Amino acid sequence: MRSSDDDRTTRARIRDAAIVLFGRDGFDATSVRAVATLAGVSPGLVIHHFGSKDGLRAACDDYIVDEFVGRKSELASGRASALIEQWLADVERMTPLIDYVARMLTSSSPSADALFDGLRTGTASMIDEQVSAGIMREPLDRDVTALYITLYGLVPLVMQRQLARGLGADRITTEVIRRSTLPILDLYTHGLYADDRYLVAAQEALERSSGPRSDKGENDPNQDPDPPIRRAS
Amino acid sequence: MRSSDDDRTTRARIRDAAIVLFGRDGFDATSVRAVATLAGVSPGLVIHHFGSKDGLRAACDDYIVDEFVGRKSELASGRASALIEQWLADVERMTPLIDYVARMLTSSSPSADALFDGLRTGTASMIDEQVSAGIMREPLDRDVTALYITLYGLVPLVMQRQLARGLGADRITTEVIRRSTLPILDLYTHGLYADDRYLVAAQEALERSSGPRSDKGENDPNQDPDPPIRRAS
DNA sequence: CAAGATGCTAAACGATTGTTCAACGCGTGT
DNA sequence: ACACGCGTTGAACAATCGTTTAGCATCTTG
Repeated sequence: MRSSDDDRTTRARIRDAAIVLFGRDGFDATSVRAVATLAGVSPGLVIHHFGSKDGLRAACDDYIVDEFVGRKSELASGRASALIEQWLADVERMTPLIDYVARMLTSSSPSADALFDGLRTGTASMIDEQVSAGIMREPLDRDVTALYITLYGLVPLVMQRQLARGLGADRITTEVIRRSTLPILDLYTHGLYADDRYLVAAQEALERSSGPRSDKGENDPNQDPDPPIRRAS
Repeated sequence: MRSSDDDRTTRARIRDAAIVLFGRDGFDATSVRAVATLAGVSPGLVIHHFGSKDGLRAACDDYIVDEFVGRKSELASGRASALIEQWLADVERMTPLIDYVARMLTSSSPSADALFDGLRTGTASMIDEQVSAGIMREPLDRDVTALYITLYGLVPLVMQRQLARGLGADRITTEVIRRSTLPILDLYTHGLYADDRYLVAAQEALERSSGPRSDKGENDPNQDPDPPIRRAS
């Protein structure tokens, strides 16, 4: 109930400034002084509020996690991708958050692991729902499929630069998302291959090499997630 | 033709040490002294050979690019994913390279752009071949599909930690790749949905909102690359 | 009004950073 | 034998880093 200074509390201003800079330039490339300047405070105050630079990072991580995943209701009740939809809906405003989350997911922090696990279980339960509703066919392996669907859903965040560049934009815009929607939905609906010759070939190859499984699998020809071409001609 | 000292030239030893550390810890978190120590030389020699730390990074980038994309023959002649297959075939030895490439792709450097463009055009020509060979059906949008197939193929590199964790491993191993092969091939063969209701719904929604296209697209409900559920109940 | 806690700043500290510089060893050519 | 260029080192540089400290202002509490 305190008199709202300008906008929000000083501690929150520092945290938000840190999220912007950590997301844009990375944690190591961002100095405490830069955060302090952007927040309009002195460097010492940053340490006073968060103990250390790592403490500031931890506070940012926690904030991100329970601001966007702590909405357990939306998340656990089916829709992991709904979250990402919301983020991408008004990209302009969410850009700092998106950048920060993207950096989290490619780093190795417990917070990033928790965030990803939340998204993954959400996607898994969504798949369960849709399969039992008859909307989705039964995948070959529900767990692994849910894992990859989650990973693929995060591609627009983690590799946003290459995605935007590939579509002739300089950053993720609503136009980029618009142009992506149908091709991806087409891929998820009809698949990519005309028949299942690659699938059965890989199945046979894996079964053939699963018995005498040497720990160095340099001789089994099909361990690739992408189409093996290897035609006999 | 020079007498092979121990292994390779000093300049190459420094470059390889830098690739290991840049890939493992990141560019900003790696000091010139750390590179020098790992290479067994003095810090001054690193600068003497590469001019500056940024020069060292540029040399590493160039080396990576034309070591793995400069094989234009393999790449341009169809198989972008063949490259990634090779990398993942003996993961253990390629780990430093994989880490470095993963960091490149999520950074914003011209070298990373060149590398990605090479992979993308390779994937695109592979799709062209397979479509005209009747192996692959005609995608809804060849260019955008090729872009996303390329991005998806890089997921095991860029998000290797979450992928490995999701499969109960602590790093990318041949076992992780083996367990991934069939589910992904299944997804690319049969798709995910039982019918095309989402696809046509998204098509109609996009056509409906494409006319009075406001620059803030906050009201069009379907801009998501992931399945919109939005059922009326 | 006195007293103490709180938010905050300015200045400074030691450590580490990227980089420079003078010097040394050592083959090679003259 | 002498000079020179090249690869290399170790010490030193200024700059910047995260963090500490002393102190000021403001507000609350008794």
